[in-house]
Amino acid sequence: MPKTNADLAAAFEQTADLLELQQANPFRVRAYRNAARLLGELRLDLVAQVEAGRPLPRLPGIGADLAGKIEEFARSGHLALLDRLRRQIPAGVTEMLQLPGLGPKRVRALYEELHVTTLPALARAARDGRIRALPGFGARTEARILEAIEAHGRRPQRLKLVTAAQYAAALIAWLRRAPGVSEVAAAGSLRRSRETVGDLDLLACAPDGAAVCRHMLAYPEVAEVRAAGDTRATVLLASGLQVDLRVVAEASFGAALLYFTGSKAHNIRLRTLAIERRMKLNEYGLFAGRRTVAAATEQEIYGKLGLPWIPPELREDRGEIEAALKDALPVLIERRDLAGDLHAHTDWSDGAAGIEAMARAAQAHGLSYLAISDHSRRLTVAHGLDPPRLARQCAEVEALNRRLAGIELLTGIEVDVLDDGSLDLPEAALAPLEVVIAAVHSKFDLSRAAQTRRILAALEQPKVRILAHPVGRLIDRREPYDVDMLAVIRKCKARGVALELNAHPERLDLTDVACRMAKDEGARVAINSDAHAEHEFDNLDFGIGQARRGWLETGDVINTRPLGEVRAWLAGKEER
DNA sequence: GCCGTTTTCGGCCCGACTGTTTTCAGTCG
Repeated sequence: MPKTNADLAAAFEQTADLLELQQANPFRVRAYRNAARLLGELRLDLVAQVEAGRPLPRLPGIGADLAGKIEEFARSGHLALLDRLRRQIPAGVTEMLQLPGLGPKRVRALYEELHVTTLPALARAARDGRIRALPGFGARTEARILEAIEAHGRRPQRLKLVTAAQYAAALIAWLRRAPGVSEVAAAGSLRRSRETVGDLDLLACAPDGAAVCRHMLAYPEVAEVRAAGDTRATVLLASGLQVDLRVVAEASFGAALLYFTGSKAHNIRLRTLAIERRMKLNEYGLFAGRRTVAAATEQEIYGKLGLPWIPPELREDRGEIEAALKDALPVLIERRDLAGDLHAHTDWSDGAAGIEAMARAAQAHGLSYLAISDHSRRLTVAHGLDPPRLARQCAEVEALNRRLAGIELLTGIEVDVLDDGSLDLPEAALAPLEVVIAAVHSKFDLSRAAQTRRILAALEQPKVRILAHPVGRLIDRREPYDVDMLAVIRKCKARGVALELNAHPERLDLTDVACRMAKDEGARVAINSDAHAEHEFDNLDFGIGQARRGWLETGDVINTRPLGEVRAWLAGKEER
């Protein structure tokens, strides 16, 4: 099996765990973790680089040693260092690091003193009361370890953004009723619009933090209290979702919001920047000695660090600090920049509403045009359209256009890409349509080479103007299909085809990294709702969040343009 | 293990909470 950046990232992560267990230099451990994170986000396939005999580019946090290890892994599929570490420490030991409350020091003690190497063995040791006998451990810790093992695997993984947002809205409303609270905000990955959210991070502003924390503990959904103090509280909800609340005074709200929004990597960069400027940044403010330089707003703090305010979606240490220092941050797209939507379904196929209802809903969501793009015949479960039904639908769309005011409909189809890359409908049926969206809904398990060949062939079809949900994943339910994304993006660019950023919260496909890759290659993106019901135009908000994480600006997104320009683009009058 | 507008050596983000302790280490975010 060919290795990918993700395999290499996993190997570095594993190396970091094992080094940490050996109490290696913590900064050495961090170097491996940083490298793993970088690889997970990298647009460039380093394995292909090495195979092609090209030198590795200069990458931040990758010095001579790690570059050598990247080459070693790309050539051999192994890391000698990792192989050696694995011989020294049994495989099950790192699994214990996954348990909350157990870090490298305690796991090492359990392994060395009790010779525990698996989770079941750890549970036995806890039940036998052997753990409490170790120095630094007690009966309470022993009980928590047992609980953690039992909860392991039961706890939900990361939640979809939309689900986390729902939990957050209810909890924020509850916290607003706490004594003295003047403000409550969501921070963390929710504020950064990550496609999934692990924990809910909430921030409240009040003079008496302890009272707000107590109010939070009284929230009916709280199942377990992990920690509770005067300024912060951590609880588990009945759903298993962990919530971290932090309470601060108004004067340091900006500093706390900055700190609690993260990402951790972004925060570390900011604090390092503060040190270079002889200041100190923490969650209470930016300080020069004892003097407070800035604290009340994020804008002031960034300003005093010599930076413009950085939108939360960019705060991942993926180059935003460097861009900010050069005053070259992108002007990120906003929801109100979307003029129309180029992908929606009706009850002609698997949608829930009629054409007119969908048109009215789009209009109510501030859109001025909407493409009606139902499924094609091959998707029989969705009542896909054959040529005669498609022709009848087109006639109805055109009739509606004569009657509707304030919203213009475009004729279209989401046509299936068949196994060989040809389309599910003949050219004659597609010819009169304005918006032809090619979509893969089958054969997800083709090899990378075969899948890429298939999609590139579909992109050669002259009527295709949009590639739907380019990697086909369903978050938490279905892996993306294996495809050479860079090759697809370049073909889209060459053919004047837009890559869809499907805004359905279960898809959010393109990924943020792929959005940025498309931008860098000069390819167009279409942020589409793929709405199957009237309320689903709301999902465009999630598409915008994802686009912002991918550094997209108005000019990168085709459906920010007014209808006239979009029609010209659809007709192939530019970029072909 | 990385990095450089104090530096090629000596730094590397910073504070809260818990449990096991009598002053603090470990963990977490």
